[in-house]
Amino acid sequence: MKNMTDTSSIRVRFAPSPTGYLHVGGARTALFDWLFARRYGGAFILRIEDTDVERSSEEMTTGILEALTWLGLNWDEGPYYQSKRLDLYKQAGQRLLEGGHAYYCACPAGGHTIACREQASREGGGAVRFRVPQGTVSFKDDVIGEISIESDTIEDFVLLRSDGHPTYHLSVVVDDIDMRISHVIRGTDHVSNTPKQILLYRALGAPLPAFAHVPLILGPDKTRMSKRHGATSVMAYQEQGIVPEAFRNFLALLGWSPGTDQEMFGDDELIQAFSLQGISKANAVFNPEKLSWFNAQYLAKLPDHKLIAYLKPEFINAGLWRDTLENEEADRFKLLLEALRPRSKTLHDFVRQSRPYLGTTLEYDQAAVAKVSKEPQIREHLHTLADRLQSLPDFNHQTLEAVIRALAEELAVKPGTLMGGARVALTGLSVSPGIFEVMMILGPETTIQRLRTF
RNA sequence: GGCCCCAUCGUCUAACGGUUAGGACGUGGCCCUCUCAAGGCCAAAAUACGGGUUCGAUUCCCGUUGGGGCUACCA
Repeated sequence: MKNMTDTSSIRVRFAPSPTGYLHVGGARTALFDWLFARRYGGAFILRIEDTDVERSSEEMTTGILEALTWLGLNWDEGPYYQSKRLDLYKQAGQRLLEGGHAYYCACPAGGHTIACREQASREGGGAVRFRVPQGTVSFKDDVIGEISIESDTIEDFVLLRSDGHPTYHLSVVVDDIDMRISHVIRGTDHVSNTPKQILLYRALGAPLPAFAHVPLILGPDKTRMSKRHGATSVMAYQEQGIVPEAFRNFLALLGWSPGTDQEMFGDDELIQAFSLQGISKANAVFNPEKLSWFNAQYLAKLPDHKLIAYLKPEFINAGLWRDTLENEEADRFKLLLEALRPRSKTLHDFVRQSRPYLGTTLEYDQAAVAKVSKEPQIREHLHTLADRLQSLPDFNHQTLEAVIRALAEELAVKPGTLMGGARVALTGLSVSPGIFEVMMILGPETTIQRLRTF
């Protein structure tokens, strides 16, 4: 076994196949790879496994890169493309052939029998198969523990297809050796593949890396995540208004635990806390409600400039953006954001709730108007309120509250009645942030004007 | 079917032979309160089952059941 105490030799890779978009399971694996590399000062390498020309596409590769970037998982090397390294695999296949570890097989696809080994040749056509040796293959997985299997349960698998393209097992092993990968961290769907690959390492005379297989992420119905579960693509979460910080924090805690009760993790904290020992052996069910909670937590705490950066495209999309929001109107815009933070679970919630404050015209919810109109003199009262505000020298929370409470007492109505009326007059709705916040967001001019015209 | 792996509240998980089995999401209640949220407090909620080993099992071993993965000239 190689000595892994020298952390400068830590090299991990994320090796997606561009036959689909980056799904949550892949993202979580990538996150663990990245975390492990960062934790030990190693290298995080990105490799695109596009040896299946039929099913791979460039758009998918682009999408995967985009998703990793969105998640903030920056790579140190790559992306390497297996489709550009075909010679390497052929050479390895040739070496295996020459060493007697492999043979040509002309059986029709799917029709291979062990008898084929007998006529095995080092030349000729067809696919190249690995000659699986007798014996027990065992290895220590860093998360699962000791695993062993009899090699006679493994078929002589294909190394090189008839067309000369390598299959997965050959290309991973060749690349992991060539790229000096020290730790293979990947999904548990690969544990059954590991013995085959170990046999290949041996046949190629290369030292073994450490293996760590992380459990799968299941959909809410406890079956494997798939399109049926709706949003399984990482980018679908961006579209839903999820912020990458939240998604990453949520993902980190799916199948991994720091061993403490801490749940909110900043980047550096997460890197420091991460270890293979904390990875669970059992599959985890994806819990959308918890993701939503994480998102709300982050939306509440994100620094203004980051929040605004995420929000800007959304506002532009909704036709609510104007550059003054970052300049002349910056103060009241930030006031609006503060008011909306605890009321938003997604980025869309900000936009949806911003209309009454950023829109030029106000739409009244008729039910809200009707409810407030039960107080017969509410309009007169609100007009009086407008007059009082007109002469208010200082427009802040304290002075506004003082004016409203004093007026309510004077008019012999409950303060809530006045506030409720003002809410509808100012926002058109029966729900909003605190009424004084609303007034400050709107500013004296708009506040007074809307009260008067109600 | 064969082989491999897994199993604590509904969900994510803590416990690494001795705890009233802890935390979080969600759920219910209360508080706060100008509405809605957020926030605070409280509550209900789990060791799959059966055998061992042990003074003592969530924890170690075996079996059962359940779940997942692999079994392609996919990755």
